[in-house]
Amino acid sequence: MQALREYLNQYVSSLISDEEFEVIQSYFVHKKLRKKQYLLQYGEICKHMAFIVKGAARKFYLDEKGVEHVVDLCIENWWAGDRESFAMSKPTIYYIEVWEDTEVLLISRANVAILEYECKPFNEFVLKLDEKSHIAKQKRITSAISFTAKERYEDFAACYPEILRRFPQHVIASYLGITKDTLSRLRRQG
Amino acid sequence: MQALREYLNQYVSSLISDEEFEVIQSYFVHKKLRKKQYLLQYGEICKHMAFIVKGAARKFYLDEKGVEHVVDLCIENWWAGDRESFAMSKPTIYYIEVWEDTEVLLISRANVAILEYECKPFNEFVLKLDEKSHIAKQKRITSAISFTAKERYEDFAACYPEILRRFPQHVIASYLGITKDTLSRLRRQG
DNA sequence: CGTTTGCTTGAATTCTGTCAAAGCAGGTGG
DNA sequence: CCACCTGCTTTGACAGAATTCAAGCAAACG
Repeated sequence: MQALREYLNQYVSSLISDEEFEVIQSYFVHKKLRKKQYLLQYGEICKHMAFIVKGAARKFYLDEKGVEHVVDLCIENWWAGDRESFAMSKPTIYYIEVWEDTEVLLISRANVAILEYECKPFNEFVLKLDEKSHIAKQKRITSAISFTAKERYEDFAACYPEILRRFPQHVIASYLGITKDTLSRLRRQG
Repeated sequence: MQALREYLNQYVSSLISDEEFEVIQSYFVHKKLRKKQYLLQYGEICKHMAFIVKGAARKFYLDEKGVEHVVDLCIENWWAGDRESFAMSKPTIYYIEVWEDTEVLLISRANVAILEYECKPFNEFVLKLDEKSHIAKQKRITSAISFTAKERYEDFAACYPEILRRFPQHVIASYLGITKDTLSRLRRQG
């Protein structure tokens, strides 16, 4: 839980007090998963958002041909979950698979709503996090539509070396929207 | 302003009262722009987010070669602005050009912060809007990395026929990350 | 060990971009 | 009313980029 506290403190304008954190903490549930376990599977409703304390996970979906498309890669201090399913209580199309032994803190939709409403620092945190994630997503869109495959890879490698290190190349390739073969060739060329 | 009120009411759990809307309204400034005017230009700091009451705008940037890349297309009941520049008071890399005669409601960062803090319905609105825009951005990323050009176009045409109708093809093509030539050919075929 | 998992590579194919040219409106000024 | 822009779309020929499929190799794992 200490990891969560430090993480939240990075987003708020004044540090979270002991009392406030006591409340916040009480709404989370700790869970451990072993490599290759699923946090979420196609057809389920995403009941919790998962804050990753330790470990790594990938979010992907299967297209009509059964091909995997990685849409998100998460490591420590990121959130995993399907926000659409979570917000609207509708079945997800994604799988979220833990890629290493992982520890997460789970929070339900109802509890998020309570904290947003009753805990100013948490409310502030959510607003700031949304802002940050909005900006990150915009960058990824820009990269996807206006960069070549090579530029996308180099940009990604520069921004997220840690993620690059912890996932195999074919997963990174899928995340970048290219095939493993193409990525292998790009790396060879330089 | 009535448009804004109706729009906000779509996002909140209980309708906004006259008193509340009076307060909210007072933080916005109305502005008219003529076709081809700029709401934001490269190097400026994005001082306001613009709610589009009437009209249409496109957001784009110029790459090193001077090629335009359209990153967003906005019509009525959408927000235009560069959130990164807005949030961090840093110079934008984007241009936002009004594509028709347009009316907007502007709100500054300071005023957003005040309303988020002091007006519950507005706070709730921002949370919900962020959620929705997060989901929309995720879809666009998924489309960009795992669809073919043709699929991207068809998906876009199905989801946003109104936007398709109001912008020329070469703008749509850039938004989809393909050239106008390719888009023209895709349309012919399918 | 044998099996799995991941990475590389080649050849053929398909898709997309580039560049240049031509055509087609709609709007403007003479 | 006409001639002329200007902005937009279409098309062809070619070059380049990425995918597909298959094969082979290396490292990791039980």
